[in-house]
Amino acid sequence: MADGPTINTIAERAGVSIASVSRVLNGLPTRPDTERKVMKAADELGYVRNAVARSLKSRRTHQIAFAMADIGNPVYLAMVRQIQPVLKAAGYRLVLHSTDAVVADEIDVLHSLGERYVDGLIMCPIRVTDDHLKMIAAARAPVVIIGLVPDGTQVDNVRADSRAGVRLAVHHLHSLGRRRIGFLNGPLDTVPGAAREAAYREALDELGLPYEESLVQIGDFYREAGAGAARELLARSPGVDALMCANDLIALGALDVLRASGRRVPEDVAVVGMDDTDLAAASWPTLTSVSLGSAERGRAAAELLLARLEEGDRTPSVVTVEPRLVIRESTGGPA
Amino acid sequence: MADGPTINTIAERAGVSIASVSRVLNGLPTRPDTERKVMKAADELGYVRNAVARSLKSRRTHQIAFAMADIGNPVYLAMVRQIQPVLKAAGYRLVLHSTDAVVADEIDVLHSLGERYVDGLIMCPIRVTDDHLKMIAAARAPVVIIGLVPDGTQVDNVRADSRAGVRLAVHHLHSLGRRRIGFLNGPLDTVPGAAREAAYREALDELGLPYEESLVQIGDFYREAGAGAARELLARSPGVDALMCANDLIALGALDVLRASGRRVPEDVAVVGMDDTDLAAASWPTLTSVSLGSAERGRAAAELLLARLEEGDRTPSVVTVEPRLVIRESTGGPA
DNA sequence: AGCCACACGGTAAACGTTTACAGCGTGGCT
DNA sequence: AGCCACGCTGTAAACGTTTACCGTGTGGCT
Repeated sequence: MADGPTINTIAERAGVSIASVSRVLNGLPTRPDTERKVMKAADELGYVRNAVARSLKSRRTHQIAFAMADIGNPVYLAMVRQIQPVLKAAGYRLVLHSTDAVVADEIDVLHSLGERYVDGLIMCPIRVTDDHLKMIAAARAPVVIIGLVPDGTQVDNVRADSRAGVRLAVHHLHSLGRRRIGFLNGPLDTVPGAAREAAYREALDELGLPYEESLVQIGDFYREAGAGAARELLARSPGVDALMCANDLIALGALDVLRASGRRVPEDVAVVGMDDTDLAAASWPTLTSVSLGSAERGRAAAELLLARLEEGDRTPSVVTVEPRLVIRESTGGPA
Repeated sequence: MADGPTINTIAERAGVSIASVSRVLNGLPTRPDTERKVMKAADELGYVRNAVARSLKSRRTHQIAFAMADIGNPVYLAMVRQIQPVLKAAGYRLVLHSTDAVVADEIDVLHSLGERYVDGLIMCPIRVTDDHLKMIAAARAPVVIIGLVPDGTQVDNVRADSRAGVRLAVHHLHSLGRRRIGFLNGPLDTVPGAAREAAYREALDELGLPYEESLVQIGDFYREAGAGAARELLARSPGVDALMCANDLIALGALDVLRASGRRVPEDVAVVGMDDTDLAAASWPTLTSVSLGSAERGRAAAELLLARLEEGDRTPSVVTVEPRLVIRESTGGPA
């Protein structure tokens, strides 16, 4: 692990100046024999360009950061899986930040852009505070936000349409003849929770179905919480014939409870989840789920950022990814 | 996004030299009023230290790379989830590389260590070739390998004990009274496939059970392949009363087929998977699975690398993580 | 043969830090 | 009062590149 060769070592060995070495390595026009001497020396020494020195001079690190709450969350995982190859193809490395949904950590990441260790940032803020907006406006490198930002914010932005997603699911259940469509949601003080609640009401409205409090149960976005919520809802409204769940984990919890209560899925109760994680395909019965296009959002964000790096003065774009309903056994789809 | 302030800007504004600025920022002894002037100027300018310049001088990037085949694989995901916080706590950033199980890409990553954009590397090679070993020996930064390396290789190494894992599972099935224990494996020319095959034979031997070819079926490490293998095995040996599966996906495929064939799990056939991914807890029935300690391996690798960075001349260590059997419904565990 | 144009190569500065070294001023000592 | 020691500060070099600028040598032209 001794000090590696530098451009100087090569210059010395090849009997040329460091400028020539640099030019050869960068493919600038050189006399053939100079090129040969340099390449020979470089090969013999096993030379590799120092990325740090390069970055210092060129002001490009060829690194991009992705910041999300927790890579264990399948939604973020799906994003990373798309972001990575896009960046790699464009010659960028991926630096991963987990913020554990701590706002201060997110602010930290934004602040650290000033260190210039990355050329840009893709961020999924858990919720967007004024601090976020201030830091984003002042950021020393391009930023793409995945998630809702206040209208008019000057930043490249990719968003899902969870409203349309819930609508898709509720209409699907309605088309199956279900009329007592329960709703298992997460906390209303989260961005997705609030949006999904509103969308559920809206969808019922469109279909001419009444909103009944007894059909709605709020828990949290986890499996246990979903099971608990399902139990309560079933106790209160045993006649429910469909369950719209605010994410797949809630839906899995609901499936557990339905099974335990002796109800058949989908014959007695049809179930729809949300996010279309790989758990949806793995459960039994397999779970119909609304895909909010995490993969597409990841890809779009990466492409937006690359475009911005190419051409810094484009006006910020907003990309909205359409939801998609993936029909599986839990609403009568194929096995 | 104009050029940010540098140490020079601060020096000018504070009326001191850049050396003093640097000293203040690094907490070296300074006269109180110098410190005050510098801090004031730095605050007013919103100064942030340039990480690249710092790295160039200090020869430390405070970045560590993690290279694996595919972060979509729950095993690698579990590792990343442990590695990330350990590195973060130690002040390192995580650079992620997906090699898609392409050997050339792995070699590339090893080669790129010469660029010195990271201080070290944690790698999960899909299989270890001579090229790997050569590059590792010559690597310009510390490397930790997760997975089997030839004995005597001079490199920090973390390994699972899949042999012991299979043994654990087979003994568990035996203790439940099962005597016709089938084995659904992946390809034998992969490192895990070969190891698990050997371990299965060994375990049967210990228990005095005969090795029967008709009870073994080789497919691949995916759900569909697992289903296919299970179908063949059931057709050939309908009397099988337990299935040892070489990973969780194979086991899920087997569960599908068992259900379709009208067999009850675990009453008629008990099933054990391997890797203890979150799919095991999500399936129905929930799946007993052998954890090979991916999380622990990730953590151990990160700690090994940090130790090596502290003290470069330790002799390389080998850490072996013990497997653990997680008993769930598919072998009669609690719901 | 003499001149010019041109292509290539070398010198040196720059990117933004850290740090060795030397210089300077203050305070305490004799 | 003079000297020394010490503590802080400034100058400059270094980390490993890229690149602007200038000099040199070659070839072709008249």
